Amino acid sequence: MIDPSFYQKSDVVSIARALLGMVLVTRINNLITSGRIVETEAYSYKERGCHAYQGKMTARNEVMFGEGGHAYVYLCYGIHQMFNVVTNVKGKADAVLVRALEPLEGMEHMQERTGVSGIHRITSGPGKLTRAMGIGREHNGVSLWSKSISIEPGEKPSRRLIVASRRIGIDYAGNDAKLPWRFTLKGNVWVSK
DNA sequence: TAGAGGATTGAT
DNA sequence: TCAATCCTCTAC
Repeated sequence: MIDPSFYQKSDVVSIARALLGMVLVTRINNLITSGRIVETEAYSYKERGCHAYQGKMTARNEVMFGEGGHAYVYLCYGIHQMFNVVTNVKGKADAVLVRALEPLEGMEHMQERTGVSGIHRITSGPGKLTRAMGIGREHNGVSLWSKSISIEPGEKPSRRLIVASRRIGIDYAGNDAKLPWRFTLKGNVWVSK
């Protein structure tokens, strides 16, 4: 497992970058699935793209205010569940959205859950990877070293393979939407389009 | 308590 | 480009 102190640092952007290459594992309904993280986005309570902007706590984002190393799962557009890694210390609501995975184990379970046969399309997007991995809002607040969901060390990508770009779908955030806080692996076919 | 809108996706 | 779909948040 990853040491909890990894998640509890204050620089959420560095954590978003460091999560690339690590492995997300779920053990749900006795089915094991895992995938290498290839795309992330950082969110900080200091900027407008974040649900906890200016430290505003609501029923939905409450777990973001807990200590780093827990899962923040919420429903978007009434249809899709999004999986985030809570970072920083208690009271500082930062999080990293996991946007795409490269499947490692349990590909057959992912296909069963999603009905998607196109292999490169199963986990290439935040709403799709949660469905493939069996993650739902019932996992909101669980720790990332629990039985059902965990993050394990992986093959660390070389620094020159990491590409920074603008985050997706947060035009309402004004200038903060321009922050280069989305990280992908260069040329990786599993990244969302 | 009503109304608007969203850290997306897939089809047109 | 557009609808699906429902929870969350804000304003009244």
